[in-house]
Amino acid sequence: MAIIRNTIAKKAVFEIIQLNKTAMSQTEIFAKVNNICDRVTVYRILERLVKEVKIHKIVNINGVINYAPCNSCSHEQHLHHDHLHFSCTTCKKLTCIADNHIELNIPSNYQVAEVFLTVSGICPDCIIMA
Amino acid sequence: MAIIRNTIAKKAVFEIIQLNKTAMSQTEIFAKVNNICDRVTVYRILERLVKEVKIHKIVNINGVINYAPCNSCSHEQHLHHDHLHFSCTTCKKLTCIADNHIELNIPSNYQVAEVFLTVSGICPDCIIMA
DNA sequence: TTTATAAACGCAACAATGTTGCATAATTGT
DNA sequence: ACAATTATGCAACATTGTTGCGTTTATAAA
Repeated sequence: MAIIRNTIAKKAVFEIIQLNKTAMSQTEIFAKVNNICDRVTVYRILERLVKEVKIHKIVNINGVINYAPCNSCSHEQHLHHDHLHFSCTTCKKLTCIADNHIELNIPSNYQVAEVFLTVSGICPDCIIMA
Repeated sequence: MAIIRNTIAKKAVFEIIQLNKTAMSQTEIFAKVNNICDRVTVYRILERLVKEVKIHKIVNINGVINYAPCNSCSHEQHLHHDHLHFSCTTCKKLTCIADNHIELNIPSNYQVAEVFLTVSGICPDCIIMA
């Protein structure tokens, strides 16, 4: 029903997310949009992009919500959970790692929607630093 | 070094977590302690219980941190990730589901610490209601 | 039982993240 | 160019979590 508008701010936010290798929080994204819009607008744009399945929402292990592009993962793939998130405890970066197909063993009276698989640890960049 | 004290508030918080079937947030736990202590104290007690490996911390898909007892899962089991969390999108309850052993396919230059596996969907109770 | 000591607490204040209402601005189909 | 309605800015608020500091309390030792 609703007509989707492609505004300047929305394009900017989407581009920032797409160009970044790791997932980003609203705070990080807002810092990069260079006052092109209000921080509330960033929240609302992110909400819309999620609804349009252009980006997806990932909760980091500290509870902060991050956003990553839906490039490699189609909606179906995402649903069939063959991708995983690595959360670095040192630099706090959240990275997508593909090719992880997992088998679940959930009682049939549960209705599964999405699978979130996050692994914490130290990423290659931070191991080198140590 | 530090001597661990077993205070009234700590006992109450631990009991609340143990008696509850699903994981609970600080807000829910605080609501149940009946003003036996300050909300800050609840946060600090939870912190201590996590450190003592009596309870564990789980981030729900909305970013809220929840706490569950470490009954069935020993620290080692937890590390070897054979248990999973089901996050109901309707009632927001977070339930532990055992017997889920998963194989990971992560590049060797990542150093893995912990595995967090959360599945969203609708829990049996909410399916009945619908 | 009393006392010393460090752990635990309460309170107040702060910080970060996310949400809502409403008036105004901007995009898009016609 | 215009109308319709989507998107935005601003202000205010809500929730969750944290910190500092003076006071209270649990515990071990006297």
